[in-house]
Amino acid sequence: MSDQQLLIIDDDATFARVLARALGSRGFEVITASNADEARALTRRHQPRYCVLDLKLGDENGLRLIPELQALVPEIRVLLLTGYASIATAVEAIKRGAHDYLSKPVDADAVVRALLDGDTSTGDDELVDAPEAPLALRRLEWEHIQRVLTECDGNISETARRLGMHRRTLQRKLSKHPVRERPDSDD
Amino acid sequence: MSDQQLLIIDDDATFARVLARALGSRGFEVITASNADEARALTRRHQPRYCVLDLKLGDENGLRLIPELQALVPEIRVLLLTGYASIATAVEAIKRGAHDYLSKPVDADAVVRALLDGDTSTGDDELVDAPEAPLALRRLEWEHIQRVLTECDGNISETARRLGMHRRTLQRKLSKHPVRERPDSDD
DNA sequence: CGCCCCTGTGGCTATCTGCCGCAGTTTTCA
DNA sequence: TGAAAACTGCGGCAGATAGCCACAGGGGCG
Repeated sequence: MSDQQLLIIDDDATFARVLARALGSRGFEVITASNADEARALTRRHQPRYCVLDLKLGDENGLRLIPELQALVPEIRVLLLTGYASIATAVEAIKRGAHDYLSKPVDADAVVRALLDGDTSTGDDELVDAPEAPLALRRLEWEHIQRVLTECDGNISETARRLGMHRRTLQRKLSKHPVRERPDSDD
Repeated sequence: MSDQQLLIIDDDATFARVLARALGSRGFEVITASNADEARALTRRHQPRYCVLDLKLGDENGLRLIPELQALVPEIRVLLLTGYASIATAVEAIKRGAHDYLSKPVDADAVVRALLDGDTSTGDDELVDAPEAPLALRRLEWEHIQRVLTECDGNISETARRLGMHRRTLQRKLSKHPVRERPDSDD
């Protein structure tokens, strides 16, 4: 049923792979691109109906890509996804034709929900078994912390600064958390 | 460029008055409404080209007003303004036809800029770029809450349940102002 | 009408956060 | 290479916050 093609455009290979898996298991036929050119080529070739686009593509700006993709596939639904969200870019994205805008971290169900939201063209019983279960706040916080921590090469002081929280507080959070790592949870 | 009619819709009389003065001195012909009905009436009568709309109008939702205003004055440019800004509501606002979305507090020049800018809203040059810093934890939390809240059509109990937090806690969080995107300069 | 679910509110306690300080270790760089 | 700068771990304290309970009112429904 679900021959719904979905193009993921993200220069973060790890993230793209994880998301691809998660969405694949939810009934999408996923292809991924890691830069704008690749994205254009794949879009031309596969005419995907859905697209998950990272705002920050290397030095390129994902926003520019939105109209291009829509020119290639008029009915494409573009979901912007970014770790550096802001209201200004969200406004821009929607103005340029994005269907929705989410900030990382997200869970795959939220992505699916956003993609299918308002979509009438699918007999979407197949795709939507996505139970509406947003991340609990705690987990969202934890994942975000981990993301930034990694970005800071484990530097706690720097991470705390970027997160706008006290170093001591970060320390305490990190120390009391059950350090379970599951790099490929798609849930 | 001066006989441009501008309608301010805000139930906060003080704010509206201050803004009206500021915009008046900048060459607009300002009229103000403090609720939806008044806004509709004034729009019909004056056919303003510009509109500054508060997201929270008493118990009414400013978002609903956007399409109505546009039906009355097709070329109207609506700027959404809110003290409780979030990406989720920004996305909604733009989807419904708002031209831009700013968060209070805001200075009059920014309002003017937003109103006048963007006859070339898809003009490819003026790209906002992503913040260099990740979302602060508080901000991330706020955005996530807003998104889920939107998904739940404003149902607080339901939202709290989905987020795995106490309803009372959610209520308290919501009653507070969002965290600013830029944790620097003015307040 | 009762039933159910929503909302706003106040109060209590346990926990968390921000902030300070201190000591020891690594990194930077003149 | 030695000092300055930055990071880390930790304890403590006051004030903010969360969880939890209870109560009152609103609104839809059979």
